Order: sequence, then C-alpha cells, then structure tokens
Amino acid sequence: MIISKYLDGLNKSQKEAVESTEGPLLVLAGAGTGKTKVLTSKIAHLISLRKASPSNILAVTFTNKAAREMKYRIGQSLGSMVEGMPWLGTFHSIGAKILRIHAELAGLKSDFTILDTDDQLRLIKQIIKSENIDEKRWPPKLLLGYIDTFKNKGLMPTEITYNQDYQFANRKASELYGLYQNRLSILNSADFGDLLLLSLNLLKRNTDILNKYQNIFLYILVDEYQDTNVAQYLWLRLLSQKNSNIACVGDDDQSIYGWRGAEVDNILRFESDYPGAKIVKLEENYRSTEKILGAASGLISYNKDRLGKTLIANIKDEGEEVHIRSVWDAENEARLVTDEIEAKQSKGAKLEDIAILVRASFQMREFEDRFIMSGIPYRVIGGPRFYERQEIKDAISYIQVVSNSNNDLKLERIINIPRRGIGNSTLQALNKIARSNNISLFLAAKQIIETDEIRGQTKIKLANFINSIELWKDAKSSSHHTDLVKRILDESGYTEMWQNDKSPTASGRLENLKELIGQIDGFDSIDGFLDHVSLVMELESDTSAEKVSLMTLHSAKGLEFENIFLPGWEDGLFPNQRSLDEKGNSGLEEERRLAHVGVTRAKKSLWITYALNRRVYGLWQQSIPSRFIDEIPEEYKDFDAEYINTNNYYQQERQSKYKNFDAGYTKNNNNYQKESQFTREATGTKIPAWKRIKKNNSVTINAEFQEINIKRKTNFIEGQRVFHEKFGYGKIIDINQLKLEIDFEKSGIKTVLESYVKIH
DNA sequence: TCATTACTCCTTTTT
DNA sequence: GGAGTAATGA
Repeated sequence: MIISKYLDGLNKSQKEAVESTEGPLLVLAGAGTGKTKVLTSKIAHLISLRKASPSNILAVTFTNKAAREMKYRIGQSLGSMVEGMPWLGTFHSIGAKILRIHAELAGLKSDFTILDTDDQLRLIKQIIKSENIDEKRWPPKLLLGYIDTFKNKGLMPTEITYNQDYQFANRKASELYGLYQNRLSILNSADFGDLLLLSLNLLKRNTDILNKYQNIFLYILVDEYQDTNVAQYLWLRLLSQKNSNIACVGDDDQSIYGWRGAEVDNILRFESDYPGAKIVKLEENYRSTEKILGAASGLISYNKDRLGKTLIANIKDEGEEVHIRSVWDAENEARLVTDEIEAKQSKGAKLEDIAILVRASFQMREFEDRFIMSGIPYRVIGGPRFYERQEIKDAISYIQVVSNSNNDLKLERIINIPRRGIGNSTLQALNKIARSNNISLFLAAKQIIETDEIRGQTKIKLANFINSIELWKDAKSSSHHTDLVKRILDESGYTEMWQNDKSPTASGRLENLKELIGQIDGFDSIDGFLDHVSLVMELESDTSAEKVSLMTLHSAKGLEFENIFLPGWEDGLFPNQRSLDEKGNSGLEEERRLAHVGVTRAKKSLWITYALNRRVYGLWQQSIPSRFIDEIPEEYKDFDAEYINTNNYYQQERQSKYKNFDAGYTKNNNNYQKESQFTREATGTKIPAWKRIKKNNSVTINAEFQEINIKRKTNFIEGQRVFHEKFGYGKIIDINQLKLEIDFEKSGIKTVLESYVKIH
C-alpha cells in the first residue's frame, strides 16, 4: 500500500502529528526528534489521500535551505508523482510572489526590485539629509533598525501611534518611515520587510483577494514556528482563518531570533490563538547520546518561559561526558581544538563530521589561522555570502541598471566604479534635478548633458557613460543574456579595474566574477536571475568534501555533527553582554536557548572551552567561565582541575558583575541557587594572584563609573618598567588615558589597560 | 576629483 | 586592533 511507505518509519507521536490533518495543530518538536520528517510526511499524506493537490498546500519555511530540503524529501517519499509545489518556499519568497501578482494595489509595478540592506541604508541617508537631520546625532542605521521593527510588527507608517513611535529626531521615526516608503514606491522597489508587510496589508484590505488565497490554501504548514514575527503571525492568521487547517511545527527551546523580531509568544500562545488546537509533542531524540541530552536538558531547564518538554534518548548509549576545558587565550583555544581534531582524525574520525560553533563571527579568525597553519581543510558556513561580496554587488548593479535604468540606487552605486571622473559634485547636481523634476537619476543625467550645467570633461564622461548604458539596453533583446553580461563588464571597464588592481584579493574577485557569469548562464533570462539573487542570498557549497565546518551557533540550527566544539563559553561573550543589557532576563533566556541549540547539535562528542583572557576591541580582558557551564548538571560533564578549584571565585565575580540584573534572576529561579549550593562547595583553594586584580573595565559598566575612569589620570609614567600577567615585563612607551602602550620584552608592543599592569 | 588622514564604531545573530 | 567612512587638503 502506498500510504505505508512514508508512515512506516514514524513513531507514535510522529504518526499522530502526520495523521491529524484537520484543524489547527501545533507540533512541539524538540531537537533531533524528526521535525522535517513529520512535515514532509504530512505533505505526502495530504497529497496521496487526495485531500489536496500540491498546488493547494502552502508550506512556509525560513530559509531557502529548509525549503529545498523539504522539496527534495517530498519528492523522495512520493516518487516523481509530485511535480513542483508552487507554494512551498520561504515566507519572503511567497510574500514576493503574492505581492508581484497584486503589485498595483500596493503602489508598485509587478516588476519591482527587491532592495538589500546597502540600498536601504543609502536611501535612508538621503532622506535624513533632505530632512536636514544631523546624521551624527541620529545615525541612519538606527532609523533603519526602527523601520525594520515597525515592519516586523506589521505596522504601516500611518498605523503607528504616538506611543509606539521612537525617539528619533523628535519622534520623527514614523514620519521618516512614511517618507521612506514613498521613495520606495517611486523607485518601484520593496525592501525585505515589505515582501511580508505589503502582502499582509494587501490581504487585510482586499477581502476578495484574501478570499481567493483562502480558497487556494486548503492546508497550511509552517516550519520553525517559534521564529515567526508579528507580521508573519498575522499573515498566517488571515490565510488560515477560513478553514483552520494550519499545522505549525516548532520548538520554543530553539527560538533564537528574538533580536530579529521573532516572538516566542507566538508559539507559547498557540492554544489560545487557535481554540481547539491539538498539540503533539515530539520528545524522542534520535540524534545524541544520553549524556549529551542530559546536559542539554539540564541547561534548558533553567529557562522559565517554556512549554516544557523532555528529550528522551532513543539511542541507548550513555556516551562520553561533555568535556569542559579552560585555556589561557583564544590562540590556545584554537590549538586545543585542532589538537583534539587531529587526535580524532587519527582514530578514524572524518573531518566532515566535525564542527566548531561560535557565538560571534569574530571568534572564527583564530580557528582559521590555526587551520591554515596545521593544514586542516575547513569550510566556513554562512560567512560572507557570495552575493554580498563587493564585486558581485557591483556587477549585479550594472545588470540591474541595464535591466531598469531608473533604478537610482544601483546607478548611484556604479556611476563612478570604476573611476570615470563622475564624482560627488556631479552626483549631487543630478540628484537635485531628479528631485525637483521628480524623475530618475538616469533621466536627469540625460537631461543635464543637454544643458551647460556641467563643464567640459565631466560632461563628456557622463555622456559616454549614459550612452554605454543605452547601447547595452539596445543589445538586451538581440544578444544572449550571458554574452550581454560579459560585454557589460568588459566595456564598462569593470573587469579591467580588477585586472589592474594589485591587492591580493583582486584575483579572487575576478574568479568570483567568472563564477557569477557561470551562475547567470544557468538561468533562462536576466530577470529570472535577478529575482533569484534578491531572494536566495546563499550559494550552495559542497557539503561532501572532507572539511571541518566552522560557523556561528545561529547558522547551525537544523544541522547535526558527530563531534561538536563550542568555544568561547565566557560570561560576556556567551551569554552575550549586549543581549543581557538590552533585554535582561529574556535576553539571557534566548542566549540559553542558543546554548541549548549548540549542545543538541552533537551526536557523540561535545567539547566546551573557555579562555581566561580574550581581546575585546583590541584590549585584553580577563574573563569568567559562562554560567551555562555551571548549569550543565555535574554528572554529565568532565572538567579540568582549573575549573573546579576556582569556581567559587567565578561565582562571586559573576554575581558582582551583574548585580542589578542577577537580583531578579536569582529570585525567579530557585534552581539556580539550589544547584549552585549543591554542586559547588567552597574548596578553600587559593585564587591565583592575577585573578585578584580588581577589574575596572569589564565589558559593561554603568556610564557613571566609566566617566570617573576616564577622568581619572593614570599613575603610570612613560618609560616605567612594568609587569603584565600575560605578557611579562615591559616598558611603557605611550599613555593614552587608561590605555598604556607597552613594549614587552618577550611579546613586543601591545596596548593594555593600566589595571592589568603592576609597577615593577 | 582624488588621495591622504582622522575618526568612528565595531563584535551577535540574517531572511 | 582594524575596517569603513567622513573630513581635509592637493
């Protein structure tokens, strides 16, 4: 029987989730419990029972990768009988699709361009300038952040109340947001947030259209529901209102995108949002050993706001303890990890089964250095994306200008790259004409070269450039699109610019341009390619090669590896100080969920390390092990002597460091204290001298304190011989407030804070 | 218009 | 410490 094929491999709760097709359903799927399997089987089930044809199922994911994976797996379980699911994709791509169909209703044309962050920022800068707002006092980036937040919340400029508005240049955030939207409309462009916001608005305001989609989407499936923001939530609600067949899969313990507007509340509230909702918990974990799961469960149990589920190990193997190691600094950390990798390798482990997950991308550097040095092949996942590279963006901008020369933002980007003598003053003149006549820059340029407003050389150069664009536009219909791109890059002098560039990155950039042309060749037309570029930022890389993976914890969600290394578990770095400062306890909980995500990536072995010293903004700081290390139950971890002996000290340090914040924390969480007393007894061990040095510049200190510090003069004088715990003896060569530049006898010239230095 | 210098912010995470 | 940007001068 055909049905059994995909139902066979499912456990009881998975099967229940798959077979509950009617009405609202929330599947709480813990890490490694077969979430994707449930989703794909469910789709297969719907299709093979003929409850819906593939085109009547809306299935949304967050990443293109997840969408691809789902498509692939559905194809596998149904054989070839499923041909394309038009409504399976990311929130953004489906939003874009709907928006293109009804663009006029949103003040756009159906061929609108999708802006990236660069363009957004450029636009916002222009608006801030034209409104005579001081860019220094009110940074464009801040406004961009506010606008994004508005959009994440599903708010149009006119819907923002006084109280919701931000303190940006006299509460002008919403007003500027309105101006920004107007500009976007004039430019026939939408930013990322618009793809959702505008399509949401469309559905809200046009019942006929809403009706149409409600009738198309007989079944709605949502992946990673815990990551949805308000706009996405409202969008889903509207679409599911009619027939209520909405199945959301998610894990509140893996909600790690709060900073991007995700609302864990959406998942916590599901039952009250959808009365009569069925809830299925998937708790059987098929990934990790018992000890790793125990560590993960212990850790996440410190979170208060959760729906509560317990991961049960399906793999009956205790496995190794979680290894906790302390190291002197980041360099040693990288060495320890690579040594361990090499040891594993010699025992037969494969490099592709090993991953290093960091909290922040700056941590990657030490590892890369070390890998290069020891010749270990590695790959960075989610690093600087292909389409975000400068040369690729430039090239694409050229293509976009040829495709639509009224794209002012792109034209501005390339008008003087390579240098062709069209500088700022010319550009400003163009902008002025464009504004006053309400035309695009391109048209303004055409106009200006007919007049005498600009002089000799500049005029000729501008005329030449405009002329070239016209020529390329003419060639668009007659030549093959790949040839046209080659021609544009050559004739514009862009390729030549990099050929003449002597910097070491130049050859790589030329390679990338070649790669880009190869990519373009894979598409039928330029427009098809452009749409792909704006929605699919990543470029698939081969995951098969024998390489260690290096990535951030965020990009590791959804992946699994035999061996996981989690470096940098230090207070301030992880949990991240800024998270804590900005969002207090909920920030801490999100960090903890991130830690939980990290731990649950591991199948067999897990190493957590922390460095006692780390360089922050070029200055050396001493650090304390992360509280998350404490929170992993004793019986699941194995740690070195250093950690046990000094832990009591760390506990105190941490508490004084977060005095205000911890007050609430300990009150809310009895476990924390109980656990600490139970597991940690004062050992009476003497704390090494360097640790007793009083800190006066921890990562964050209240403003008052810092002020005093800056005003205070250092007692050191130039030429003095001093001692530093890390670098040894040295001589002060320069003093800048509390920063001392010291020429160390063994480690060379370094800048350090005076508090780490003793007079010798 | 372009090159050099000074200054800034940064290091959370991304569709 | 270092990248990116704005200000400054040639």
